[in-house]
Amino acid sequence: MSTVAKAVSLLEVLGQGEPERTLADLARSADFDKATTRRLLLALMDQGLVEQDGGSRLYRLGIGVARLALMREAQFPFLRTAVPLAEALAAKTGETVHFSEHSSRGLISVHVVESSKANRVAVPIGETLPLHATASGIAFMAFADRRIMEAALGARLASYTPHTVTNPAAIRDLVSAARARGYSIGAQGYEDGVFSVAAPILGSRGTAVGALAIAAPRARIEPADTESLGTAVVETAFQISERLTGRRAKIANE
Amino acid sequence: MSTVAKAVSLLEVLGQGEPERTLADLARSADFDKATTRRLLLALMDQGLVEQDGGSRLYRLGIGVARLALMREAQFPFLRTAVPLAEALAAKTGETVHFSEHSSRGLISVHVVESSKANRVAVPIGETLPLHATASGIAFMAFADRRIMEAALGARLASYTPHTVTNPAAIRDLVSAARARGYSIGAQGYEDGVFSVAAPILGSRGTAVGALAIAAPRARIEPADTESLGTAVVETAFQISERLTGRRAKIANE
DNA sequence: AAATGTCGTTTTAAATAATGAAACGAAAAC
DNA sequence: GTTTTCGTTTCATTATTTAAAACGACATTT
Repeated sequence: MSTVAKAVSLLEVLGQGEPERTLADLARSADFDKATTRRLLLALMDQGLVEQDGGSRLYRLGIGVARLALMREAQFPFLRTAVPLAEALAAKTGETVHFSEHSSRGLISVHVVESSKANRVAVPIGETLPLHATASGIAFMAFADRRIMEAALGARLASYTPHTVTNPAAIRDLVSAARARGYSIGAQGYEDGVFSVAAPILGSRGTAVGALAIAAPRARIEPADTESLGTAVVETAFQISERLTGRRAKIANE
Repeated sequence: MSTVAKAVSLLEVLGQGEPERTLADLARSADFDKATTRRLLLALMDQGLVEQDGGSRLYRLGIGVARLALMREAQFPFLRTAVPLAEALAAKTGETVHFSEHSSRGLISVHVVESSKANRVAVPIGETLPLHATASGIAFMAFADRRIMEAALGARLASYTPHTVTNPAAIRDLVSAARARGYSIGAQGYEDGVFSVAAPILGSRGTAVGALAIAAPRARIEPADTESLGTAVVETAFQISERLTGRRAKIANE
């Protein structure tokens, strides 16, 4: 494990759980030696990515991480672009809307707009979404570089609910259908009782960089709703893609 | 230079300049060997802090930095708390409002609400504000741990405009006056033609963790305005402090 | 067409940084 | 009053990091 990987792991540990943690606690959580953890924390503090409360000696994520995120947003305005459009979609449909971005860690959910209804679907941010078991994942694979799907289907496919599809051939069918339709349909493959539709967010080369999804409690959705929700999610996802790339979204032909 | 420091420097380099950069370009900017730069980038990519455009091989900051920032905001809602209040202050006064947070890198400006007027003061985010030459810095020192002021005055004090005060004794007077008054007054010490007032944002131990400032073109400000702007900035800064700590803001007596 | 420059990438021995066990006093818990 | 846990420092061992060199693949220039 490289030193860089260790340092970032430590940041992730800091980001989880309690807002402020002790050195010994962090060392235990990250499974590093106490001295190593301390050295990493000092280095990260020096860079402003970690802060320490002067009196209590507790550590927390520093303003530096916000600074990096602000710099990224200035260069690649993913959140600034997508959030207002996602909010509009949530208002229009009345359901929870969330979007994700693909990275080497997989498809990461980066923002959620929760439905105002009492019975709503909660989606944690920062979570890695399994490509084969979520509407977002299927929509993403349908419009991403083909190698991503091949890699995903080559690995062991975990089952999350009794409804999860784990047969590679069946997943290929779902992906093909999503590509033909423009959006994917997720029926309780990841969480029981959750129905969702998702559409790809396209990057400048016409391949998917993420996905936009609407998630609703199964009980509230009539079969007839699927198409209207699907159309709505595709429309908003295209708007996000257009604003992101500065030009008309165009699907790459694989 | 530790490996962690190098990796973070690379992130900072990535955050500056063009949104997407080549390996050779980054190696030059960061002044690392090409092979070293590549290894660091690969490690950072693995952690999602850096992304690479599949086709063009260009690098950019990854979604991981946004993820860390979201985790920090969930634990320590600095931006979520301060932004709406800063916006209200900007609306009320009609001038640019910005706030900063202190870290080991100094006082970093983290958000700016620009005045709607044509003639307005622009403040870049992510910038390190010199403690001795800005209203924010003076207000911060007046209510921070005394050692911070001593450290700042011990270093060489740069001059940014003909009006910059660089005499340590004179700066001590400014700080004392700010502490007595509750807010500091900056008169073109950092940028020519810019007048500003600032008040501290207090943390849970009653010492300053940052500063809130109003910045306006010199020409627009009458001497009589100073007090009303000062009172307004103090009021909003106290509100931010209260919401941040969850209790009534209380100034630590040094 | 040939030559030159730049790109990303891989390899290597040498240099350097990271590691973790041990020990410390201080503080906290028992 | 005792024991545990805390943060911190030290240091020989170990592992990683480093940077020069060489590579083929492109682009650009001659």
